[in-house]
Amino acid sequence: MNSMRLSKYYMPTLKEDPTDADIASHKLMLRAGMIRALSSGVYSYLPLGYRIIRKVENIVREEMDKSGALEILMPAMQTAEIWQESGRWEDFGPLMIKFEDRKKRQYCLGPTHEEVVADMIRDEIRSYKDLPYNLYQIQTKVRDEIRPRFGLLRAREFIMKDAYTLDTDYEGLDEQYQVMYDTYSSIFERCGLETRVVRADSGAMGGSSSHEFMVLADTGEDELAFCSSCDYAANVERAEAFIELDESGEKVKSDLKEIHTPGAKTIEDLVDMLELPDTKMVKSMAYIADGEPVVALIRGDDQLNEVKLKNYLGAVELRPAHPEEFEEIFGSIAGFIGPVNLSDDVKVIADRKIKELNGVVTGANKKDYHYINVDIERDMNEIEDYLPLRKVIAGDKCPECHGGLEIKSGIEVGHIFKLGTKYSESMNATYLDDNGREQPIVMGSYGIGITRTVAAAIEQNHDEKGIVWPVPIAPYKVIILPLGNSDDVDEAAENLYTELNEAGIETILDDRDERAGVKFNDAELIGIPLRITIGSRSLKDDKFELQIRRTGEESMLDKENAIDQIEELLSKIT
RNA sequence: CGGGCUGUGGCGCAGUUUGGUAGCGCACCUGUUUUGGGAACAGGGGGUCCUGAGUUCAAAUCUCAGCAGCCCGACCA
Repeated sequence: MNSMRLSKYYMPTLKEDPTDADIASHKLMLRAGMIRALSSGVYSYLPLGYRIIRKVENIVREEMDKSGALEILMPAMQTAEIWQESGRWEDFGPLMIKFEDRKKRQYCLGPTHEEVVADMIRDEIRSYKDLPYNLYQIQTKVRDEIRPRFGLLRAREFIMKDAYTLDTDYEGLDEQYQVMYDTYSSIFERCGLETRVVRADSGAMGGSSSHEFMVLADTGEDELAFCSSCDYAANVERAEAFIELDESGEKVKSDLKEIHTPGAKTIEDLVDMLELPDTKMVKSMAYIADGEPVVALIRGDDQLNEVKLKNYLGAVELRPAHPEEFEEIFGSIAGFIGPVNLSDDVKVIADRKIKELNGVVTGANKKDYHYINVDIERDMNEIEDYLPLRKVIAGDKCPECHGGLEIKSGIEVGHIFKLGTKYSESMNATYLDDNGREQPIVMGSYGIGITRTVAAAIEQNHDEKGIVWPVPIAPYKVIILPLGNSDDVDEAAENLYTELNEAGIETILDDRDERAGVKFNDAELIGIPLRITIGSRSLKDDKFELQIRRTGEESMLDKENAIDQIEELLSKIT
């Protein structure tokens, strides 16, 4: 039965905010009795929470099925061998929870399933006639996140829908990719969420093209660049601004000069000390990329986009150098590193904008000294390449229409990738084409964070009183609050409850022996779209009181045709 | 992994400075009265004070080590 009595439901609500939580969705899910933590980033889903998760799952399932995808369920426990085969046992390394069985064979808990899919199909798919396919599952994923946080927004264990397309060629992949793009749009729209699609970096998944589906919210961990004039939209990790370079630059006439800059370790310090603008300074950022030292140069007023640096280097791991490494590896010192007379072992890469600069300030690679009048060609170490390495900021020009870019934050709820043949080649998942030649299967992979979507929905739909569920994913559509202690009220509530159930409207009956205030507050906290209050006050006129959670709008319902009125309202509100 | 904060009944906290054997609010149990926005009164149950070692006649409190949680930075649905 799609309904319930609160007196028998397990919904431990909290009056006060838990101290561990500090964003809306985390606090409210704990307070509404939806989730409880077992460990950092590991949660139990209580009846109310799980019901909402299932609402989202079902929408996802329906739309995936409609798209022609086939639901499967793969092992959560995966062997080390398939990961070694694809080469990701090291790449994904620390992100995986690894363990061994009694025979000392190594396993991990699946953080994703490209390897398993490839393994599963490679012995079965032999011919181009067997393709294409789209296989998906809804399953718990485990990732040993560096820093789990924000409740279900970044958990170590979470529910994900992941799909994998298999095609003979890139045209097929493009087609299935587009189908998934459209399917994802419908899914989030059906969930009642406002999402934006952005171009994305494909990160550890590899592959060529990818898009992310983002719920716009201030608490989002991703920064997104949107053009205000055209439809350009990209994750800042991947966004690139249009830059007009002025390369006419004259040579620097003055000699390179070392100056004393005691304690000036940051660009800000230098601006104050030298009274020069930060645009005349070059920031040198020291990194270790898979063990190799790299220095990235960007203009003093810019921020480095580490993802771009990492991608250019093709590095698996990129991290800032530790202070002691500055001396040992770079032949420099933290806070005063610069591309002049730097150790030749260090690779130097610069942002495009560096090219047009001259007569700049850089670190002198010794404590409390900088160089001024630095000429890029004359004085600096060899620069391996000039690339767009700077982070895009609000006000930059759109790369497509040169309009203005704005930056917003968002929560990534879906991500689609064109993987290509990365996994099929490494794992030997091939088919025979119509010439009898062996070809790698062309793959795509498509994820939706189910539990994250639930959290994102709350981030987007709450007020000071609690959650405001969009109707399609609301755990129940109506909550009935009988107030006072009269048999008439109880009977009317019971009758309405039965009628609503018969009409197929998911309804909660708050039959707890609680005071009015408790019932009102819990109803608001758990965010049920329609609240029907039954009390002797209005019942004597054969009326029920109705309130819409989202707007707070109140009205009276006639006892006689209450069901019709409720059905009509539910079809209208969001 | 680096930096910061915090661990005291289920939840939120005080007590730690100055060591003396644990307290408040909520929740919970019993009873009475209440009953339209988180009731009142009376009685009651529940705590390895994160763990371990140390100092001391005596440790929630002091020392050391460890663990866990949260927040700020690199990963991702």
